[in-house]
Amino acid sequence: MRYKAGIRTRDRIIEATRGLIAEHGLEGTTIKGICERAGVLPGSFYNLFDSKEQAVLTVVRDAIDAVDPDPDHQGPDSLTDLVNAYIQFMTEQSELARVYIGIAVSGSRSNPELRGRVIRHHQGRVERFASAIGQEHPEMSEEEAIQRSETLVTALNGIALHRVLDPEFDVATHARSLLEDALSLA
Amino acid sequence: MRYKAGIRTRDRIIEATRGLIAEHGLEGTTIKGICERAGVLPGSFYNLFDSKEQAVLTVVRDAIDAVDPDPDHQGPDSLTDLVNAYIQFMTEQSELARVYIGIAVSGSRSNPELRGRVIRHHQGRVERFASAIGQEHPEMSEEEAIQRSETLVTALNGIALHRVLDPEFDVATHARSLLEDALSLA
DNA sequence: CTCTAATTTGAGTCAACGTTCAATATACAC
DNA sequence: GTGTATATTGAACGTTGACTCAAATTAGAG
Repeated sequence: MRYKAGIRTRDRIIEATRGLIAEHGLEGTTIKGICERAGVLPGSFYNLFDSKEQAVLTVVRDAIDAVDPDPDHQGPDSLTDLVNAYIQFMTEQSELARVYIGIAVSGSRSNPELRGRVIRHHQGRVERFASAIGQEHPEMSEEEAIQRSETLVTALNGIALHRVLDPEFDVATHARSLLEDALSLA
Repeated sequence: MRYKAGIRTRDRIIEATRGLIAEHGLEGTTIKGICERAGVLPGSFYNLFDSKEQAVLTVVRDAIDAVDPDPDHQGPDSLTDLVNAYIQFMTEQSELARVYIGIAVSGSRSNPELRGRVIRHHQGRVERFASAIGQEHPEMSEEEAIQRSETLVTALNGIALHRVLDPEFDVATHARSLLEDALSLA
């Protein structure tokens, strides 16, 4: 059904698409640009993808998946684990992190599909963080845990957002600072 | 030099541009869209603006200016004042807040002028917050105050970012939560 | 080796973008 | 009221975007 050459080309296209979205954002990413970077002509792109959107969605899916570690793991993560995982994501997969933040803002305004995806993913994250908070503060009401989780998750996204502007930004220190503040309450 | 009619038209164009950037982002804002919304034809737009970029920059300038209250005021604001001002900005000027966040991400990637503007503004904000933190914690080193300020400012931007996705998001509660956590340390 | 399906080519389509301009209409200083 | 600077019109331009397709090439199962 698919030759090796096609699979390799597909990989190069995805890679090029990811790089361009990270560098120039969604709207700054063109078929021409993708094809040049991947060493491919438009016809070849459309032999493997139905549309630009399909390639973009593939990259976005990867980015969203990369945010959360160990998705099957139903067991209890500690809040520290979750924050450390996000730090790792931002620093070690900075290309996907840029994609993730870029999509959250620009993508979700034009594309309802993306918007839904981002919002659903955020809700899942908030629940996971809330569950960790609940474990560490059993006396806390579930409602308050969710509230605090929302604050922490959005604040962490703020850090990721700033890193898009300033690649030197010290993500780890600031994320841990937020974590400490969040932990150090009764 | 300029008739009343021209000034009114200019205002309508700026208003239309602001609304479109808030709704559809920078790249989703077209001359055609602006002109339709403002009840104007392209020729009229270009009688008053040299380019689309000029109109956009005007709106962005407004958005950036609106983030910080009372810019001349050299006196000491408390941290609570600063956070409340940002809450007010996000809730009462939500259109400009959307512009501000949208620019920070998508605009600054394509347009170096915008990028510089956003980064400079951010630095100014961090210094202002750091000065407030310093006043409330005289024992704290300046370095640490700046560090904490950076954390708080980016975290607040994270809240603004999430509001772009979910207009119902309770900005005030979460911002105050961050403030409390930031205040409640030695 | 052969035959077919997958891949690649690259010119070409169409729509939308920002922008221009000569013509026409309107405002307002004198 | 007249004259001139300003405002508005709307068709047109060149460019670039996503996407198509028939023809040529290549991969690899039998």
